[in-house]
Amino acid sequence: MENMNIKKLAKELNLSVSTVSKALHDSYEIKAETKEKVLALAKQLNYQPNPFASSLRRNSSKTIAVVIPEIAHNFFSLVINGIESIAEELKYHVLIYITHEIPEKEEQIIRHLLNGRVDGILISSSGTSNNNAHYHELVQKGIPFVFFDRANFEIDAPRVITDDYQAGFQATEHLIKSQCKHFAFLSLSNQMSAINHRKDGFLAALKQYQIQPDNIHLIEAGTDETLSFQIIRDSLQPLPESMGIFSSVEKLAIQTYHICKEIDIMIPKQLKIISFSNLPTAALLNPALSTLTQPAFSIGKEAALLLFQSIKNKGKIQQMTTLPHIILKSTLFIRESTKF
Amino acid sequence: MENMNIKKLAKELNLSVSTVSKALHDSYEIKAETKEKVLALAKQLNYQPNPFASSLRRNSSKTIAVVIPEIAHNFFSLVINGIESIAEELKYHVLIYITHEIPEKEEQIIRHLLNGRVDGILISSSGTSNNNAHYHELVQKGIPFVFFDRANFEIDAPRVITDDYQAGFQATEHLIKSQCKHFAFLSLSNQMSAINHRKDGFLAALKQYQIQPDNIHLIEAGTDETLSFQIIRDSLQPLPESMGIFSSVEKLAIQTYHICKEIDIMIPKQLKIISFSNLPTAALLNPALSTLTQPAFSIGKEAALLLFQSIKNKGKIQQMTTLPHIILKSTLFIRESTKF
DNA sequence: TTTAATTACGAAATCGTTTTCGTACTCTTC
DNA sequence: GAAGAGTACGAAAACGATTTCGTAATTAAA
Repeated sequence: MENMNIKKLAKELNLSVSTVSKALHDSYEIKAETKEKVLALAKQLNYQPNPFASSLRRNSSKTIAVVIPEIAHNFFSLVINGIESIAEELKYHVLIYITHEIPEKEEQIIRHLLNGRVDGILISSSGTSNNNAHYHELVQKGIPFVFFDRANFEIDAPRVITDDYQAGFQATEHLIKSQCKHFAFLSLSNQMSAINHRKDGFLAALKQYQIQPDNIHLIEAGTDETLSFQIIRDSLQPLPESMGIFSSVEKLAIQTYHICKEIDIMIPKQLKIISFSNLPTAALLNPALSTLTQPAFSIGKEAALLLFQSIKNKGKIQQMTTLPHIILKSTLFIRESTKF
Repeated sequence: MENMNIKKLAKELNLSVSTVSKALHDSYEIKAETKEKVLALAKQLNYQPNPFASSLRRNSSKTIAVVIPEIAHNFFSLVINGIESIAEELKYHVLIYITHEIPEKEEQIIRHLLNGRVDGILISSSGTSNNNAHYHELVQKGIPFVFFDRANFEIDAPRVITDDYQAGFQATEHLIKSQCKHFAFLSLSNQMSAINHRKDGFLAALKQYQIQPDNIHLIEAGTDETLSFQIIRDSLQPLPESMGIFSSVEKLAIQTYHICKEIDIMIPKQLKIISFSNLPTAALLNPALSTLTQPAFSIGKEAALLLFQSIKNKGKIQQMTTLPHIILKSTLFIRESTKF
């Protein structure tokens, strides 16, 4: 009596295994009375079907994977919250994989997931655009996947992103109107879709307002923390006059705050800064940080909904009722850090 | 040729399925030459064993579950980072379940996991101490689990926690020495082990310094955000003289900051506050927040290590080489928010 | 030389479901 | 009352691995 299974349950009921299975799945072949008996005893004996036997037979795992660069990040953990809200409702399980921003790690994870462990994958890519092979293998194997935030535009997969170009433009315009003279764009790398769109918006705004190229600084800080600290610090010494920084990710803005504190740069007097961020403490910082805030929870929700639709259609995007590309709006919060 | 499986692989090799399986598992029964051939073709044809068939037969899933109250929390996401670092190394998969601080939700999740989907569980409990039935069922089914941070001390399971009592005492002593007259303890509920230990430390310090009971305030803010805002706001109006707040969790400290900003309470002049927190921006807040910081990443790591040990021993705690109760130290960071 | 042990493999059972058939039995219908 | 339809179930074949036996062929020991 160690573990209950359908065979023991059937024996107990004097029914065949197949009848019990059908009863548990509410099949029309089984009469109501029998169903009730089966359900009752199943509940009483605490029967739970073995998920692996079931997955093996049905060839579906009721599981999705979420592949993200980092988890200790307000944005990503909020996204996961959104994903979980949908998965929970549909009784799906959520596996988490972290790439630590290493493209090879992402490849390895995705390749592993080709074995059918999951019914679908949500990806915020850490990949460089020159290696798409693993995505193609997903397509070929017919495993549905959806990009969110950091998409790979060369792959024909659904995606949920934000209006990065417009937001970047808007933030930069705000810096310009706050009378900045020099403008810096802080990024992790030049290989990430979302960040590049933000940069494009940044550059477009500067162009429209005829800012001299000499006054435009593109700073690639990278993903290594100590290194990026050094890179940002160096770029602020000496400090260009009326510097306005647009940080493409929250982490770099926080680093910049720490550096300014360390080398006594006054925000917003000497340096203004605005950042993409989901910090719950943005308004409480010294000074309060102006932000572009992405609807992280909604991104997770929408991405999950797209994925589940795609799973239902066995990955055939064509049959999806929703448009497979969703663009959500970020919100600009103007606070002290960009005050003129 | 849709999907590779061991049968096709065997046919291709002119070997039996069992020989191929053994070769892939490096069995001593198979000679080196054959192994090489098998491995080579397996790699070439991109063979990946079906995880469900394997799990079904071996009765092990290579998967663990992490059950947490919230994920959009610096503490919990850092813990997950720690867990993932170990799981990744051991090639285990990590399922995430969020209880949203609802005990019934936790019960439901744990009960579901009795079906064998995972080899072990890491739990930060949202449960109330009066309902342990689901933990007992885990024990009975022989499913290893480890508590972290919020443990249930009535259950004989390994746990990784922090020195909450001492930290609570230390933080309170610091408030006392900062010349506070009134002392408030901010908590979510009175049902969580970690929080209660912090409260015990708080009360012990106040007792030792002979603070009058009238000057001691225990504020249970609860987990509902709008409600807790209201409760905290109410408790600060009117504001007791020289108020010192010890917040047992980060979220409530942030709420307090917002409220102080809203109703013009000056920190630290009118109100001092210290909080358990893993905020990366604690030092950047206005004013910088004094914190007790838990080694969240290490907590995750240690808890995962305990769990994997327990899994190896089939859940028999007795055979564990490490002590099953690990207590890590929090670190006190004194900043402006408690300045005299 | 005979027996025993070792090596290297294969047949088949097994894990616990789901699903496809097949089939008694009852009920219509003409 | 014969044929057809519908009802309610069971036997057995999957799903794709792992593992237990069994056994030829070779080698070693007596």
